[in-house]
Order: sequence, then structure tokens, then C-alpha cells
Amino acid sequence: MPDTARISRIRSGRRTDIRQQNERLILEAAERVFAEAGFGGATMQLIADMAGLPKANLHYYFPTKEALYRRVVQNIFEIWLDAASSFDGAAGPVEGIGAYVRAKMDISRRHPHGSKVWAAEVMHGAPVIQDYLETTLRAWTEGRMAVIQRWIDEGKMAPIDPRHLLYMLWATTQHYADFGHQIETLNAGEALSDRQWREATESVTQIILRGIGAI
Amino acid sequence: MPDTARISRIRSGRRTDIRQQNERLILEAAERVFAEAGFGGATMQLIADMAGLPKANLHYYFPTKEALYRRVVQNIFEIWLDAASSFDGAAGPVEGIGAYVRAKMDISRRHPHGSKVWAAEVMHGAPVIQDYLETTLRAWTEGRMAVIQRWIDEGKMAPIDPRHLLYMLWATTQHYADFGHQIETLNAGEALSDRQWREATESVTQIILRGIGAI
DNA sequence: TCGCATCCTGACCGTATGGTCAATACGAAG
DNA sequence: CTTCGTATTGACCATACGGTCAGGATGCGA
Repeated sequence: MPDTARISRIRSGRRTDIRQQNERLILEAAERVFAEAGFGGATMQLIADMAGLPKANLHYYFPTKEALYRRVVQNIFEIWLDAASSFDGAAGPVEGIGAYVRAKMDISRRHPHGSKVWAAEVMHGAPVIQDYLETTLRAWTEGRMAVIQRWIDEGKMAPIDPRHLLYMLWATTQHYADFGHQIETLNAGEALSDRQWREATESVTQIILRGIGAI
Repeated sequence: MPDTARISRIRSGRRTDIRQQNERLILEAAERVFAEAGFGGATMQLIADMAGLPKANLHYYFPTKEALYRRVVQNIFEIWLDAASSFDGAAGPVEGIGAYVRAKMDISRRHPHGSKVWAAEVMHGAPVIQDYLETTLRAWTEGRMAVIQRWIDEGKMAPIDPRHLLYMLWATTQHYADFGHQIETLNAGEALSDRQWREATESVTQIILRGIGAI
């Protein structure tokens, strides 16, 4: 029924806007609350207050707390996977890994809440995204490991175990989001400035690129 | 009243054993449950079941859930600080950082639950250990930064920002505990073997030591 | 055996939370 | 103005949870 579909889409143009806007509002609030309180510590009431909506309205858009949480985790996972593009099409480790570190540090700065939700989800045994780990993430990882191995074979870097290099990249970049509070405390209670973020990115990139013998 | 104190200590020798044993039992169960479910998701009932004690008994030894949680976090913090000794008295970065990485990887393997509880606590804004961060951790960090800076001045390693090097050490080593489930999933669902732990430690050590120009 | 401190625990309570629902408001189309 | 699908919301409910408490068990010293 292309007709009714089109009509419905046209007719509900305004309504669709409301739906999208409210869903976005709720998802942003949820991301923050889940990150700061954890799944168990987060309450629908708190998310509702932060989104400026009555609690019952949340259940109109998301049937359960778990469904809302699931969407938040999925959103993060997609953002996170997008950074993969920085890795691809690079001639060697200096460009590829350099770009990847920069992209991931950028995500840590722009989506600290999302990174924390992801970290907590994995720490709890990945109850809702286990299948993603086993399919998408595993495939992604194997693909990049192959790329790194090729660089090694081509003599563009030292013979490092690609797996542990990837873990190191993830750990180091995500640390600036997940442990942002600790870093801030050790920075005299101040959030990192633009300059400090640049220095952090630079330090990480330098140590790793030199560490794998690409410089 | 040293007399009564001594008498009491002697008389309750057996009782003290019971107390210590039960507290340890509860703390171990709590560490596991807090790590797997988070503070909000953990229930006293679940901890009690895992410890093999009735719930009311938990409240006999620990007045509140928060008090129990606080003890768990403090325990981890102490274990974690002990790894500092590996850092001290080292002639240079190869010995010092090498030993530190080995010690921290060992902690990640032996106390994965503790590491996760610590990570979650920091991610939530360190509600119960903020003062530790501002005092003990800050002092510890500044001390090690000075050591690293000295090594740099002595030409034993490249001029890396000591702060970001420390963050990198923490991030990388703790990743093997905090994201252990993800690592396991990417390892065909198998926990890392002795050999794989050794390889991981070796990879991390190699990349970092080469990355800071100490090799 | 008795007294006493420690330890144990089933039953209970107040509260907070996720979720439901019926009633209502809204707004576009005809 | 009427109709109808969508969006809104206050009131409500069942449940689960942290915490309490009174009564009892245990075991050691005198």
C-alpha cells in the first residue's frame, strides 16, 4: 500500500517530528542517567525529570526501562563502530592508527556518557549486547587484525600481536571518557581544556606509534 | 583499660575468628555481586545467598548496604596501591614500568571483580571515594610523575608527558579485568590461558617500553 | 550450673520503583 | 463542526528491596 503509506507519512509529518524529538530528548536524558547511576541505580522518574516529561510519557515511547536502555547501548555501539572508517583505506599504521586514535579520543570527549554505559554493560557481562559482541564486534576485530598483520608483513611496523594492540587502543582512548572523573580530579578538579585534549591525543598517538615501531 | 581490652581479646579469640571469617565471606560475595550487577542492581539478598548466610546476618556485620560497598571499594584501593612498590626503587623505566605493568596485570587477573567495582565507582563520579582520589591518589600520582620525570631528565627515556603515560598504564592493565568479558568473547568464549596472559603482559610491556623510548 | 556477651534469624515494615490504565487533549483531514 | 489517530498524564497497583527487631541459640568463663 504505497498510497496509504505515503499519505500517512505526509499527514503525520508534524506528528513524526514530535515523536522523533521526544525520543531524542528521552534518549539523551537516559544516556546521562544510565551513565551516572548505572542501570539498576537509574530510575524512570529521574530520566523523565531530566527530559522534562512526565514519567508515563516515557512508557508511551519506550515500553520498558530495558527497552530504553537497549536503545541507548545500540546508539553508542553504532557511533563507536563508525570510527572504524578512520582505520580503513590507510596506507600504513601511521595514518590508520593515528586517525583511529584521534577519532576515538574525539568520541570519548563528545560522548562520555555513552562510553560509560557501554563499559558498564560489558562489565556486567553484556546481558543485552552479547550477540553484537559475537557477531559484529568479532567480525570487525578480525578484519582490523588482518589489516595490522598485513602492515607487519609489509615491514611497516614491528611484529606486535594485533589483538593486544587493538585492546590497547580501546583501553587507552576510552579511559579518557570512562575515568574522566578521576582524570578531572587529578587535573585540579578542572575538566581537560582543548589544549590538554590535544596533548593527550598526541601523547597516546606518539607512544603507540613508536611502541609498534611505526615511527 | 588495657586489662579489660586484653582479657576481652583473649576471651573472644574464637569469636573473633567467626567474625573475621564471616566478614571475609560477605566481602567476597559482595565484591562479586557489586561487580556483576552494579551498586544499584545488587541486592543484599543476593549477596547473602552467595555468601550462604541469611540476609539479616549481613546487617549484623555491616549496618547498611552502603557500608558494605564502602569496605569493598577500600579493599580494592589498597590492593591497587600496593602495586606501587613495584614502581619504587627501580633504576630505570625498564625495571620500574616493567614491574608495574606485571604487577597490575596480575591484579587484573586475580581481582577482576574488584577492578570492576572500582571502575564503576569512578564512572559514577566516585561518590564514596572522592576524598581518596583527592588525597592518596593525587599524592601517589605526583610522586610517580616525579620519578618518571627524573628518568626523562637522566636520558633514560623519551620526553613523554608522565601524566598520560600513567593513564595509559592504568587503562591498559585494568582493561583486561574490566573488559574481561569482551576479551573472552573475542577469544572464542574462552578465558585467557596462562600462556595468553603472559603474551598479553609481554605485548603491553613491549609496546609501552618501546613507545617511551626505553628500549 | 549459671551469667553474659556474641551471634543468628524468621518475620515484619515502610518506601520506592517499574509499569498500567482510563480519561483527556490535540490537531489534521474531510 | 465532526471524526479519528496520536499524544499526554495523573492516579493507581503490585512488587521488591533495604532495613529493623525481638527472641533465641551458642559457647566461654566463673
